[in-house]
Amino acid sequence: MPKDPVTRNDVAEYAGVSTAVVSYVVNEGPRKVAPQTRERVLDAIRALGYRPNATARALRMGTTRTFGLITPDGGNPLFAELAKAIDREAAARGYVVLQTSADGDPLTERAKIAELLTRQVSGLLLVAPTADPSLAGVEVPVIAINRVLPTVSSVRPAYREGARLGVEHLISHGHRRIGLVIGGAGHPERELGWRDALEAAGLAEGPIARATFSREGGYRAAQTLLESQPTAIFASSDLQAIGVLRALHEAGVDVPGDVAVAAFDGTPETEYAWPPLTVVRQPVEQLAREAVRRLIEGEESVDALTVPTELILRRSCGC
Amino acid sequence: MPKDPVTRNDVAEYAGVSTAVVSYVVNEGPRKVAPQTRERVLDAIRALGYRPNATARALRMGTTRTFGLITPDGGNPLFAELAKAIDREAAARGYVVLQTSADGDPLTERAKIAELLTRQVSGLLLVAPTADPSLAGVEVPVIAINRVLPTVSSVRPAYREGARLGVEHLISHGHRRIGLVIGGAGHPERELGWRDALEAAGLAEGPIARATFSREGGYRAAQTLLESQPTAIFASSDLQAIGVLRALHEAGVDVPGDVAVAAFDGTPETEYAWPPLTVVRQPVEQLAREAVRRLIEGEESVDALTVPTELILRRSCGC
DNA sequence: CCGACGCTAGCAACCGCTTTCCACGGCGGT
DNA sequence: ACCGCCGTGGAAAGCGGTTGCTAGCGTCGG
Repeated sequence: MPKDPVTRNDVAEYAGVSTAVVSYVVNEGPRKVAPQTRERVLDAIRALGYRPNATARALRMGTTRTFGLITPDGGNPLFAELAKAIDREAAARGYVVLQTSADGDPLTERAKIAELLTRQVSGLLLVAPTADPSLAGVEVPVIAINRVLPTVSSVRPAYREGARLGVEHLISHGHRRIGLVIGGAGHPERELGWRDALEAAGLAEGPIARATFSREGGYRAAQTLLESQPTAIFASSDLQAIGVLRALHEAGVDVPGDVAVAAFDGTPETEYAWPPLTVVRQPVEQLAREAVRRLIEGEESVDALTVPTELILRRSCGC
Repeated sequence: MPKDPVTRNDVAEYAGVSTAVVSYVVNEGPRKVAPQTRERVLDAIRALGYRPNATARALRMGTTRTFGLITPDGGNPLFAELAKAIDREAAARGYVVLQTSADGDPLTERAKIAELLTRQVSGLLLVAPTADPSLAGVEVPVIAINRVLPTVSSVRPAYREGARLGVEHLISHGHRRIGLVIGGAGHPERELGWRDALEAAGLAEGPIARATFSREGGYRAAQTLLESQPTAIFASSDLQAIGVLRALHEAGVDVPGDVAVAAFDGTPETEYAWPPLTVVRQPVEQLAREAVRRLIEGEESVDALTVPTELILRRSCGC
């Protein structure tokens, strides 16, 4: 009984056939193998505990059936959810995903991309990548998620329309002074949606606070926002909304009584916030599915897919 | 300018040397290369945009420098945090990690393990694996995280002592009737810690509610727990604690005024819960570091490492 | 002046698998 | 009886690297 890795040679020898036949059997390919031979080979495989070596196969075939996934932060619930959905989608198609975080740093991102390319990934999924992730000389398909880049195809939620929907809902509750917590530069769409809604309702522009996409950022942003006494706040991400909620609690402001809150993203965390958050939900599964599909099927031209969002009404808006 | 993948052959030809020399240069190995030749090769590499093929190297070397990581649920913030820490730790040592979820299903877990082995991972990290993940015939090092298994080494937080610490703190606030929200079978340690603390203080055993490790589970558990009117609740996971908080809010119970709450895990989410949760923090970075170190350095015997936890005092306990 | 040694660089085998091409035996058709 | 074809299995050429061994050659000591 061979101790170290059992190779196809061992199987061939054990079954008394050539290595080619083992391949034919394993791959169930177009090649025909006599049923009797086939059984002998299968027996040998079972007896020896043979596991085909995907590395060798990849070298020969020229494809690893592996995707690289880079997020700014694997700890962010939204990205974790996205990664999970992508993993499920990829697994269903026989792919596996190398997932890693870039910590929001362009240099790290670049290094990670290089590492993944070295590993011969069959495709690259970039979640909210830096503006210019230097994709020159990349010969595998790349798809950007939640951000559109000039040179590669992308898939993202309907940020602008979604934000507009959320803010419109706040307006429908009678709010006329609606603050916005938004991320740094490079993500203008949600802000535009907010403006769209305000303009359409003929309202004056509300106060804006810029912050990082984090609970901490939302917390601080809300504190400054409070100075201009909005009656409602729209946060451009869950994390920020959670921070907003905390700031409001600490200030003794009642939600939604004194100030209503709604947010973009809609990760599970928001359902259990207090009060439960009204959110514009990112279509995570769909984003994942479309991204993976595009990677596998290969786009010819670069295009940007926008997936509709869903407004989920909970308590924080006053519903 | 070659369009398709630039191989070492192209570089060799371009630089006018043999392929072996290219290897010597790339690997900065013990083999000596004349500085001048070396420069020529480096120039060629730059000019051609050559990227060594890790697949081929892995085949030749017999190691992929890749780890497989299986969690029950990539969407769980604790596991996401762990995965991130593991990724960072692995990346620092030149490894890359294939991360996937088993959805808490033993069959899926088994299938994922097989897939990863086929991919020739250099080691396997199993987070909170099923009781018997059928590891027969696995020739790579395996390490279990957050659960001890009979046949493999493991790394986990001091569940029992940590839980005891948390409950003792609750007791120090004067609570005498302390409920417990615990997961299903197979995770007895936190329950034991809770008992330890109660016994040491000479208190009667408090009410227990079993639930899945989820917000939903904690929510329901708290509802039943409330019937026996505890003055404090210890939740064995963050997620459950979040659910507990919601149940308490809905029941109009003041936290920590009427009922104090503390939990095990301590993911960032708890800091922004309302009120902020007192938690026993899992030493996530350390767990990750130790797990990766063991995988790389290779254990000779199976052993179980316990890493101490940290009590983080916030508002939910009454501090 | 010659031989030996040390420094470089090249040859070629091999990692495990896929796939093309070929060999061979038996069968049916003419 | 012969030819060709079909059904099956085997030999071998790579995929892109690494590395032990060898060869060329300049230099230095005797």
